[in-house]
Amino acid sequence: MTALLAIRDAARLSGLSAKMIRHYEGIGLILEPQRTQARYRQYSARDVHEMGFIRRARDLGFSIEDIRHLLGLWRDRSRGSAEVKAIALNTIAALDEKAASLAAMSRSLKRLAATCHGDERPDCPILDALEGAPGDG
Amino acid sequence: MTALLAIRDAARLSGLSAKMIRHYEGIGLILEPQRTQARYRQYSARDVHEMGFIRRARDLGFSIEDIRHLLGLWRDRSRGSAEVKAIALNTIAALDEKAASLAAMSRSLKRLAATCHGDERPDCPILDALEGAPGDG
DNA sequence: TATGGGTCTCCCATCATGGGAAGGTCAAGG
DNA sequence: CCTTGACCTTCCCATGATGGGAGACCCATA
Repeated sequence: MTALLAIRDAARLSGLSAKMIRHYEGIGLILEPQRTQARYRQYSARDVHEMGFIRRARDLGFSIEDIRHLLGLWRDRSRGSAEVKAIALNTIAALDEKAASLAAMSRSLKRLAATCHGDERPDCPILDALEGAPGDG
Repeated sequence: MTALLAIRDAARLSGLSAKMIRHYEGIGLILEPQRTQARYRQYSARDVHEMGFIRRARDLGFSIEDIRHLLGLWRDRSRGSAEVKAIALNTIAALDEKAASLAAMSRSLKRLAATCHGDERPDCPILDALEGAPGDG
């Protein structure tokens, strides 16, 4: 039971790509698995479980270093939840900051696009703004 | 007047870094400038103007390829504004999509963090979710 | 002329991910 | 037994924007 899985099956079950699994192993995020005599990687259900953890963490926007940290906390049954929550709050702040930055760019661009007639005439407030026109910066 | 500028001064005036200026030249975004006999790059006010265009476009979230395209349109006095506006609208859509994705991650994480007491107790809904608990996906 | 600072090119690193080449392995079928 | 096709291995390169640094060169000023 719980036969060992080839990398392709571990990838399919965890939602990571085989490329990513090898990469995460290379940077020490995933432990080196057993190998067959032909050096094929073999993963246990536990390994795949850990890969799922990593994928979900990535989906939530955690950085690799945060995930490294979270994995350590996950394995440590005696840790308090304070540190985990602190990492999550940090990540939330980083995500919000990035989202706000993108939204600000989008807003500026929308303002410019709204006043650009977008036809065959050459005058264009978008290019004017890029040119450095002192208009509505 | 309008003496030629060394790369450092072009960088200062345009808001790009000297590294970036060389890089943009390497990828063909910026034309190769004049050189002194010692092969030092020398930029005209016009060159710096173009660098400013590039920096502002980047600040607005345009991709390098979009900027390449916009520069061509900018130089072409006879082009209509339709194409420029189309590029802008595309970029707006891409920015909004990225921002929405980050915001969604942030929202999920906030929901999890809200129910994590964040103290010395080990139970933690954040880790539970990463573990793959079938709770609130 | 010596010194400090600017510049040159080239290489490497980030971050996450994919593509691809060259070669080894394995299972199934002829 | 051998071929075929699918899979695996490692290694290198690319993205996109940017920085860091090495080693060599140039120039102005004290």
